[in-house]
Amino acid sequence: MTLPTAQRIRLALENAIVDGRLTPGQQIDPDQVARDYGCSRTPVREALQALEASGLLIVQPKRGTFVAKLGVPELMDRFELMAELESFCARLACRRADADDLARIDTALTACEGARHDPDRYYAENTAFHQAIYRAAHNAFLETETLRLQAILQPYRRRQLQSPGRVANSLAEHRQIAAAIAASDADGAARAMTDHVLVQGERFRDLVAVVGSLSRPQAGGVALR
Amino acid sequence: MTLPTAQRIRLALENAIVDGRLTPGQQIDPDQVARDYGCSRTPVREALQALEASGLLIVQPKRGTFVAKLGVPELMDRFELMAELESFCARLACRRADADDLARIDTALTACEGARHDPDRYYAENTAFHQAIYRAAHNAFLETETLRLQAILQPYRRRQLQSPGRVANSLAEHRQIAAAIAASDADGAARAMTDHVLVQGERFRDLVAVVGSLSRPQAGGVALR
DNA sequence: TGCGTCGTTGTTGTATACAACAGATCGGAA
DNA sequence: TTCCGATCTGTTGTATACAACAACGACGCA
Repeated sequence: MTLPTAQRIRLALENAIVDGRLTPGQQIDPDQVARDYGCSRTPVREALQALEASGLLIVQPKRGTFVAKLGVPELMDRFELMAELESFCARLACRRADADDLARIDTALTACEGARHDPDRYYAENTAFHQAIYRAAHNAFLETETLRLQAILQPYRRRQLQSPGRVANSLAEHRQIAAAIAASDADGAARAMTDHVLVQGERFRDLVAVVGSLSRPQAGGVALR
Repeated sequence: MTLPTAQRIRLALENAIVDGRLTPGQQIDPDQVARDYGCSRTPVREALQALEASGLLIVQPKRGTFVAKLGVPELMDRFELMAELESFCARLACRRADADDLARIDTALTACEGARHDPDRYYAENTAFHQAIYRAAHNAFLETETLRLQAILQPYRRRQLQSPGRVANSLAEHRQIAAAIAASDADGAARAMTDHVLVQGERFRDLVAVVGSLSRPQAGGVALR
């Protein structure tokens, strides 16, 4: 219990969202959370505000707090930026990755291969592979920001890996990216990573084009235009 | 007021930091802020936490809350990402800017020209010029994130414009960027913007290289990063 | 039947009080 | 003089209570 309650709640909720136990659009009852953790509303409130700031929750004043449910335009914006950030990570990794970084990337790639027949495990190993590249960029701030955006997009990526054949394609792309980084081919790594991420965005758009028309998304990022 | 106290405080402090009325390293006394705004500690606490989440403040547990004072590695990381984000904005603007966007950019450029002899005014107009480009990228999420990072870096940019000749150079770079966007020259705009931002990062490093040796010598990470 | 209005109810925002913790300071002993 | 420890003080974390507000539903009126 060395960690403040508010942060424990924050991490727990964040994990629940990323792991899919809380799904986009789901309402969160602060009082219930407070009961669950045996605390008052105050630390819960702090946790919810922090999660809202990082984009995982949205608070609709006087209506309730919900797991962020992004509409198509909001998701396209985020995938577009994610592709750029990850691509930048890959590019920097080509310049800066040391032996340890390369080893971590290779280990993660192998773990992906081993998990290719188990979607849930592949999902986790895929996440780790990308994070190994963020780290290899040797820019702590970039790493943090990219991790945050990754967390926001995780609930939406999860579905995609269930498309038949997607895992195999993803694996092939991973190999290509890892090879480019190992060869210090900055342009190649950046391009491969951009494609890898944007494919997910495209796939997602296809998905929602079919299913999406049912439920109305809540505005996520808030654009003042 | 129609705005919650907590948000009023947050905005006020954010402006104070960006405008330079609160300087990096300065301590913030929550009780004093509460007195200033005639409220209790609760909304102040919320405001401070939000500002910490956005990177403008840092809270050292049991020691106090301070305006973020970034060291050289932290600043290099942020400038590096800023260059990438702004460059990406410029690139997207080439693809997506409509007549209104171009007009706003042009207006902002003209305002910069008019303010060239007044550093404070130029500082403000320079900010507006960049923001016009973020907006022209037509990616609301990217715009928000870039604005946030811009706010974090503002206190450090301010000093640079005081270097003799920097304003003139900055203006020339602005013209080049605006021209590239108007001509839909994506690569040219991206490159010009990257250089424009990185020059500021370099300039900053020169600055601290002179002054910084007293406070804390910086060893690694500065090389070619 | 449609619309406007009013009350109810849930949610949020704020105030206040208290407890726990860590840093800092001071004093004493080696 | 230096090191160690205890106390003291300031800061943070949490609990609780209350007030204000807006959304929602029900009711009445046209």
